Amino acid sequence: MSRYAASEIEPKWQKAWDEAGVFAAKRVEGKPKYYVLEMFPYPSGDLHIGHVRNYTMGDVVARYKIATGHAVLHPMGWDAFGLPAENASIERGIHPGVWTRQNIANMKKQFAMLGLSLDWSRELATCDPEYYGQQQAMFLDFLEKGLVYRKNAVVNWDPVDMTVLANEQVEDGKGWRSGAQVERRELTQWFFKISDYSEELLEALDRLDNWPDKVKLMQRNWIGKSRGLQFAFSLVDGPEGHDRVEVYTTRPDTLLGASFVGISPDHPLAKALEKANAELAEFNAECRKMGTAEEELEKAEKRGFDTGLRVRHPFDTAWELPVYVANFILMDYGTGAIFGCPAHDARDLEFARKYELPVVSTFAPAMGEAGTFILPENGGPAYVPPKTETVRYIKGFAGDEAQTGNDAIDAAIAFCEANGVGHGVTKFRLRDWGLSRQRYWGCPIPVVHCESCGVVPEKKENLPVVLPEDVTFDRPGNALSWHPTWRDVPCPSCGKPAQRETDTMDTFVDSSWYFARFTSPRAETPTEAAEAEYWMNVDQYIGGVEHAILHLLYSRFFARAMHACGHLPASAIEPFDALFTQGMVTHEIYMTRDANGRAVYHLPSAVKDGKLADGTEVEIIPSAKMSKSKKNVVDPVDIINQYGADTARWFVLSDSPPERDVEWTASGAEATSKHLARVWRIVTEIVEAPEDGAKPADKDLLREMHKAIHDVTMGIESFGFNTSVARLYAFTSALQKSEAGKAAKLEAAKALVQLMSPMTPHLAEELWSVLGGEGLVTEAAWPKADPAMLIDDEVTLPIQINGKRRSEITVPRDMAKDEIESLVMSDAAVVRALEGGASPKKLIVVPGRIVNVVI
RNA sequence: GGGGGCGUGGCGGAAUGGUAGACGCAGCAGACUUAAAAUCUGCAGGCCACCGGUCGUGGGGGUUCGAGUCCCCCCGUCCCUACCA
Repeated sequence: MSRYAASEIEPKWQKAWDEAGVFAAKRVEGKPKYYVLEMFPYPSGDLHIGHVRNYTMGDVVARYKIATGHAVLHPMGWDAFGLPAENASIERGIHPGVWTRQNIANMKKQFAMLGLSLDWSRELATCDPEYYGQQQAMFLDFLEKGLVYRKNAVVNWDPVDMTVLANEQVEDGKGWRSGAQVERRELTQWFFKISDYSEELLEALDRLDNWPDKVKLMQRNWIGKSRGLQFAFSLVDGPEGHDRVEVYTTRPDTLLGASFVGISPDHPLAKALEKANAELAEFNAECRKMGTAEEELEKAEKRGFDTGLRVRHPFDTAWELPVYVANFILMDYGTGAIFGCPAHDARDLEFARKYELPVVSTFAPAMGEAGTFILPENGGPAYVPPKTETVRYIKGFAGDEAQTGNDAIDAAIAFCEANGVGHGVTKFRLRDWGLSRQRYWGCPIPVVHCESCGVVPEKKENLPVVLPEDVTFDRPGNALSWHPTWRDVPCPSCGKPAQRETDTMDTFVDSSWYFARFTSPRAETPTEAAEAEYWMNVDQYIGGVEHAILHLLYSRFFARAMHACGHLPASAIEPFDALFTQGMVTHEIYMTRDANGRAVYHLPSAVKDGKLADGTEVEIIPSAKMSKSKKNVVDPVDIINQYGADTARWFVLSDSPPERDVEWTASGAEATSKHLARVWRIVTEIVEAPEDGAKPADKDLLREMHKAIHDVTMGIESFGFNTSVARLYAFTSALQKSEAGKAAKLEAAKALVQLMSPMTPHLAEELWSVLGGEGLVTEAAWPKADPAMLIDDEVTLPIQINGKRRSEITVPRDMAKDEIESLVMSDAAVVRALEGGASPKKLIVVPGRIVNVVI
């Protein structure tokens, strides 16, 4: 008998699949299609164990769907543009394209080791002109449809690196790389008009039944629909050109509790006033400086600057309110101006107390709890009940005295509209999507700037606008801008010398339609109607929850925009039918402290039994995200070399539910490997056993087999891979211990191998051939459970007395209820409990499940 | 501040309102072996007057014949998000 040698069988079967072309997606009329997609990786150079988990899950689904008779599309590509490639250039003098393609080649080798059922003939990289040229074509289509436009926007500008920074690249108001003080600069940038779809993107979430609620909720919050009143305060003696301040509020019912008006430091009125007020100018400048920092904002002091200006209250022109510039008001939400109602907003209350402004309650708790309630004006906290709670209005002006916040808001909007004070509006938090990036390594925006014609779209026949190869990164900023000739082109409209746009697209654009491109990756148009019609939508999309908002929202927008331009059918505007967000793979961190109390991390190989080689106790931090600096990274290549891909695959599926994190442990990997070797041994022993006849134990084994088929199948279909794995362990034990004859054992072994094949395909393929299975197990039809074999002839019913388990009886499965009842009544434990003949209050018999005697 | 997830043996976890702890890890005992490894066979929530009983799914209430599961309150923990008017 041979031994299980993963390193021999894995390459062998990978080659066999390849030669048979079993994973090439083929349109077959009359066959149901299934499109499985895992989020494509950024080609950082190495696969990490998280990728292994992600892609193995997709692979299980894909292989299962192949076995159940589907035409499966399971493609892979590379999210290949982005900043790390440019950073590598700066650090190592290597061209971003060269670096990226090297990484792709390396990762592709690692992918191959995993034995995934991928159709590599459809491989694409977003940095290929073949791909991004089609993206440019779509950009032009979007432009024509008014889905892309240019406007000025404030950006974080790093004056040393001469680049725009994303919010997360600004730390403490300084550029993350250069450390330079970040400036807020206004640039003309391109935007996708995603806000046109705010309502639709929100409303359509309700129909995404197979998306996690968590993700839908995150998107809802991100889109942020709110209903409120927009109206103007008129200014008393405002500066030239300013006679009113427009505000937006979601609580118009508190209008009579207003005590001040606050405007953003970036508000046009603030800007007008600072010209004549040096002190205000300084205040504003200070506010702008702290712009983007994160959590400090929370603790940052709420500061205001009294402009001295006053506005009139819309319902009482004699009532004047002061106007403050306040550091907590954002220019890009609502109108950049608010009215403060300190009684019903914690932040406004803090502000009012600081600047000694009046606090006026407009409502108080309805009844009952009034006893302990302290009005904010008497020193209590701001009273902010849920809008669904009924409260008593003290200074209401519309509707009943006692009503819910929501009703009062409705009434207030109606009242204000009737009295000519503003109008009800719906606002969204969702902003248009700025796509301009001042970087080299991205998809060039295909427009030309002409002195006489302005901004002119490039002609489609001139696409792709290809990135120049001869660039250097020896000076900061966008390498495209420094290129000696690339910018110079004739104007597509008038033919006079003009200049290309040097901005490239946000890499989120690249990943917003790759799923559609996979349906016809080599087409000379972005998609091909027949292919897109057949393969879309993605039936199952799998990826990390970190993409819950931006990537998935942008993709949903893109699918709609592509449909508007004829690149996708109407049925594909929600491109992902089902979404699964998988958890991380974690690993313990081993830490000690140096003389100064600083943390020192140790590689797992340096730790034995919680101690270092020198005997020092190590602090163990469990379930930590893998990170190179914490030295707790597990390299899949090491694992595959040591145990084989099937072990790595089986491990990442076992134990934890797929949506939760799983902790990688050396002992777990060891155990997995042993288990696979055990399966190997059991199966080969069965094959080598001498022929014998049917045996009494055959039926039990086959019954176990059918139950395993049923349970494992259910597990795969419901993304309960961990329970499928557990079930396979149990079935393996049953097979090992079975006293059945050889024929029954062979049948059971074949089923075992088939059920394992989505998870450990190489081992399954090898054992399938050992068992004399026909063709490839990968292409064999998935076994079907016989419903008749799932039911046992006898069932054991637990007997509860007053809800506690006291005894049990074993009865034929279909025994009549009254027969069971009489059996139960004569059960020793029941007789004892009834103490000589009393009859129970109640006797509950749930057929096939349980009996409960209530005394 | 807002939102969400999670909380079950030493550990990872399982359980359509119906025998809590499947399966795996670690552990213990035994078999095989000169020995070890590997393998195989068992045992295994706590406590007790141990053929039985009792307590047990973060804590406290409730609904139910029956609650890990449903409802209310509280505690802990992790993640996301945030001056959103």
